[in-house]
Amino acid sequence: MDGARERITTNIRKGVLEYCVLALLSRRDMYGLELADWLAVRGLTASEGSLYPLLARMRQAGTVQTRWVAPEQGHARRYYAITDQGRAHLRVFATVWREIQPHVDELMGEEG
Amino acid sequence: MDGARERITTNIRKGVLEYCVLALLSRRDMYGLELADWLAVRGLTASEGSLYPLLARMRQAGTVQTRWVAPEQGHARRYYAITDQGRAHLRVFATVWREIQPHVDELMGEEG
DNA sequence: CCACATGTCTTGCATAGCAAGGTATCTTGC
DNA sequence: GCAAGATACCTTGCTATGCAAGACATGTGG
Repeated sequence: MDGARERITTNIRKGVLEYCVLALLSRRDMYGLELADWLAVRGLTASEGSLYPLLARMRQAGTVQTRWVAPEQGHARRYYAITDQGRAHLRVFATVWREIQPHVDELMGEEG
Repeated sequence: MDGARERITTNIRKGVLEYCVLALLSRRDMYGLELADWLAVRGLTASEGSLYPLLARMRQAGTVQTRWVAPEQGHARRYYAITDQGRAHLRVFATVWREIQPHVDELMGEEG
C-alpha cells in the first residue's frame, strides 16, 4: 500500500482548512492549539505544521486578528478572532462549496 | 474585489478533480475534451490546462489506460478507461470524502 | 533541578490547478 | 484548391499550500 489515502486527505484539506478555521472563529475566539486539536480530531488537519503558517497568512490578509491572553495558570496564548473581511470570505466559500459539493456527492454516491 | 472566489474554487478543485475524473470513467470511457466539457459545465475545472497534465499523471500512475479511436468523421481521439487500480483509488477517495464532507457541511451550514 | 506538557513558530519540500501558448487535422465556404 | 475556423491533443512556467520535522520558551510536578 502506498500513501494514497494520505495524499487524498491532504489535497482535500488544501481546499477547506482555511474556511473551517474561519467558520470555527465565527462561533467563538480560539487559540492555536485549541483550533489544531478541534480540527485534528475531525480529520481536517494533520498537525500544527499546517495550521500556524495558515494563521499567519490569514492575519496578514486581514481575515483574522489576534490578542495575547495570559491566564492565571498555564501558558500565555494567542487568541484568534474573525474580522468582517473574514466573514465576507467565509460567505464566498460557503457559496462555492454549495455549488461544487453536490456534484462530487453525486459522483461518489455510486461508489460503495 | 480581489480574486478571492477564483482562489477558493481552485483550491477546492485541487482535492477532488482527479477523483471526479475516475468516477466519470467508471461510468463509461471518455476522451479528453469530452471530460473537460463535462467538468467545466459543473464548475469542477477551469480549462484543459489542468486536465491534460492530470490525465498524463494518472496514466503514468496506472489508474487509467488509453486507446486511440479514429471515427469515420472528425478527429482521432484518445479515449480514457479506468483500471482496477483506479477503481481502488476511487473507493478510498469516496471513503475519505464521506468522513470529511459532513464536518465541512456542518461548519458551513450556519453560514447564510 | 530535571523531565514533561503546553504553547508558539520556522524551514524546506512536494504537489497540482491553470493561464497562455503551441501543433496538427478535419470541415466548410468560396 | 485554399483560407478560416472548429476540433483535438499537449506543454511551459508560475504560484499556492499542507505538512513532517524541528526549534524554542515557559510552566508544572516529583
